[in-house]
Formats: sequence, C-alpha cells, structure tokens
Amino acid sequence: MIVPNSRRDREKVEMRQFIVDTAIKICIEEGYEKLSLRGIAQRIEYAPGTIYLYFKDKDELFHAMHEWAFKKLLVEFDEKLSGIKNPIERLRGISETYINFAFTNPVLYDIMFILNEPMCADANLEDWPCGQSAYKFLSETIEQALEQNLLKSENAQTLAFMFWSSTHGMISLFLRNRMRMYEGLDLKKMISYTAEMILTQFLAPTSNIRR
Amino acid sequence: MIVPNSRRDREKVEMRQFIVDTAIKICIEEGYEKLSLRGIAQRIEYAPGTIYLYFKDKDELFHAMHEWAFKKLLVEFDEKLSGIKNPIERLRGISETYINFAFTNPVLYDIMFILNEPMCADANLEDWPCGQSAYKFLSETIEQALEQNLLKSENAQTLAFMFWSSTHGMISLFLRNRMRMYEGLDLKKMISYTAEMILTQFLAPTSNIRR
DNA sequence: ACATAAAATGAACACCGTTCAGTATATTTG
DNA sequence: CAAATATACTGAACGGTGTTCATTTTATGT
Repeated sequence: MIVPNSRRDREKVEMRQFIVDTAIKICIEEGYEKLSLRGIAQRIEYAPGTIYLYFKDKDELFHAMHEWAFKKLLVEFDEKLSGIKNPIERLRGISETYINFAFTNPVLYDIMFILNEPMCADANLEDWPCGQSAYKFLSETIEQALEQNLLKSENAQTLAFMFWSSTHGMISLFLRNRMRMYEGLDLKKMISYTAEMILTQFLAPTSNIRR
Repeated sequence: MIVPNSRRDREKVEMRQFIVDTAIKICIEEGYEKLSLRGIAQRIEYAPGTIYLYFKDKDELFHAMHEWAFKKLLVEFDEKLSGIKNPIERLRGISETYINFAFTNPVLYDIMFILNEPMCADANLEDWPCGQSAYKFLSETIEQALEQNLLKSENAQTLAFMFWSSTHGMISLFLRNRMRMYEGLDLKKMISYTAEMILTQFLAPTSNIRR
C-alpha cells in the first residue's frame, strides 16, 4: 500500500476508499450480483472509465473490498476478545463473534469467504494481511489452549482448521439457502449450538489435567 | 416432471437433457463463470432463443443441472454404501464418498452447494427430490447409529447437520482457494483426516454400550 | 394437398466490463 | 501572469451477456 505524502496521494487514497465504500453500500442494498462498475460510477457521479484510474479491473476492486471486510472483522476480534485471558473462553468468543459477524454482514462474509472473484487470480498470501491476522488470532488461541492442556491433544493447525471450517460450513449453507430442511427452526441458534457442541467434544477431560 | 407419452413429449425431454448435458460439459471445460446461454446454443447448433422453449430462463436451467448433479451423488451413495450394515461404517463411507465426489466433480459440487443461482428463487423443497434423498440417507444412518448407541446421544438432526456442514465447510474453503495458509500440505488428506477426527470425537465410548 | 400447430430463428433491447483518443482541469515553469 | 506540462476525467465504442418476440420454417393431422 502506498503511504500518502502529498495532497495528491492523499486524494488518490481517499477516492479509492470512496469507491470501495460505495461498492459495499450497493452490495448491501441490492446484493453483490447487482454490483456493476457502471452502477458505482453513476452513484458517485463519475464516468465509468474513471474507476479504472483507481483500480486495474473489477477483480482489484473486489480485492480492496475483501481486505476492508477483513479489517472490520479483525477490529471486532480485537475489541471484544483481546482482553480474554482463558484460551477456551477466547475460543468461544471467536466463535460467537464470527457467527454474529456473518449474520450481521452477510454480504461482507460472502466476499470474504465464498466468492470466487477476489481470490481466483494469482493473489499471494502477502496481499491478505488482515485475513492472515484473523487466522493467526484463532490459531494462537488454540496453541495456548493446547499448552495449558485445555483441548484434546492434536495438531494446532488441524484444530484451527476444524473449528474454522465447521463454523464456516454452517454459515455458508445458511447464506446459500441450503438449510431448508430445517425450516421452522431458529437457524442462528442452531448454528451457535452446534458450534458449542463441537467445541465441547474437543475439550480435554478435566481428569487429564496434571499437576 | 412431465412423463413422456408420445414421441413429441419424449423428444422434448431429450432436448432438455441435451441442453443440460452440454451446459455441464461447458462448465467442466471452461468453468461455470464462462457458461452462457449463447455459448450453449452455439455448441448445440441452435439459435439463442431456442433454449427458452425448454427453460424459462437461466435459473431454471441451473435448477435442472442442480438436480442432475444430486442424482449423480445419490447414485454413488446407493452403489457404494447401501450394502454397508454398520451405521458408523456407512457414515464413514458417506464422508469418503462425499469428499471424493467434491474433488472429482468440483463444478458439480459448486452448483449443488455453493452457487446462489439455482436456489435464490422461490424454490421449494419439493423441487429437490434427489437432494432430499441424499440428506435422508445421512440422517437415517445417524438415527440408526443412535438407536444402536454408537454415537454420543444427541439430536439426530443436529448431528446430521454437524457432520454435513463441517465437511462442506472444509470442501468449500478448499474450492474457493481459502486454504493457502496450509500451503505444501496435501489438502484432500487434511480434509479426510479432519472429518475422521470429528467423527471419532462423537463416537460413543464403548463402555457406555449396555447389554 | 391443405390447414393447422409446433419448433426454431435471429434481430433487437438493455445491460455488462473494458479500452482509449480526446478534453478539461490543475500544477509547474519561464 | 502566461505558457507548457502533467494529471484527471470523459464518453463513445467494442464485444460480450440474458431475454423477448415477430417472423419463418418444419411437422402434423385431416
């Protein structure tokens, strides 16, 4: 990312962010299928071609939206969870915050984890700092839990993947309307309950805690 | 579905299937983002408008592809698993078959479980017989396992949801290229291993089996 | 052979992402 | 301040998309 050191650079960054904000606003209001560069241009009262002065193509814009969304999640993790010392309680908090984030910002969740668009390219891990940080937040919590023998002994990466992907699976089935066989149930409660059920199964039996 | 009772009706059904087959072929060869009604029309040497004589719109075509894919999965379940009597072994088989299906037919998996397209409409559960059957196959297996005290006692629907969505979560993160932090690992093995790990945690302790 | 019904066409419409020669605006220089 | 330069922006144009529909072709039944 370019650090602004003149009014020109600053304006460039502001305009980029303005486009990203508008794009997300349109996604939220009309669904991301309806998002078009022409629509953004019309909304911000510029010509369609102008957007290409700030983004190489639509994919690069999606990348920016993607990173912006991860930053938002990361802020929530930080604000709500960094104070929790017990690794298991922090793990519970991650689960709850993650599920709430998805239900509160379904469009952002889609861009972050479901859409092909911002990831199909030759994107590197380095272009994804907030995503990495969010994952690190989870995996370090699990490492601490393992160190304190609070979880059944397993590879930390495997456990992180398991907690993350199982929650993601439930959320993405919900967001994609694939849970119609559970009609009538409170699906968010069902997801929270199931996430807690999985966590419980992986808690170390207290009798195993030594010393 | 209309049962063909004359040559005309039969031809109508065949043409519909021909279009579906061609659409899936194009998806497999070039990716489903590249699928266009005009492309299908060109491939089968008809005019673009002709497709609309067989499908109301693109969404209805996706529905047909969706159902076709579920039939394929259901056939695999039936062929490979209906002979297995032990519910836990059948559950293992479902997991293995499901993961193999996703890795062998990523495009079909996408249409079945990830894409918005065929589900966003006012689609009813009744329009999804094979999908329902596939879910039933899983949930009945779990009910049997519970009856025989082979799984930790829980609501069968919750367990079915848990096994399904956790596996789906891993597969969909893989298909959407969201597992780059595990670079270098054999991701399919990682997914299979994690699925087995989850199952193991939910097995009833043998000491709990009475009689 | 003819009237009728069904099937197929392809031009037209309103969108889309993207490009680029040209124009307007702002900044720097003489 | 004026001229020259650099930057920002425009909007028409290109090839693509899903979809509609008046028209034409083909097949059927009498």
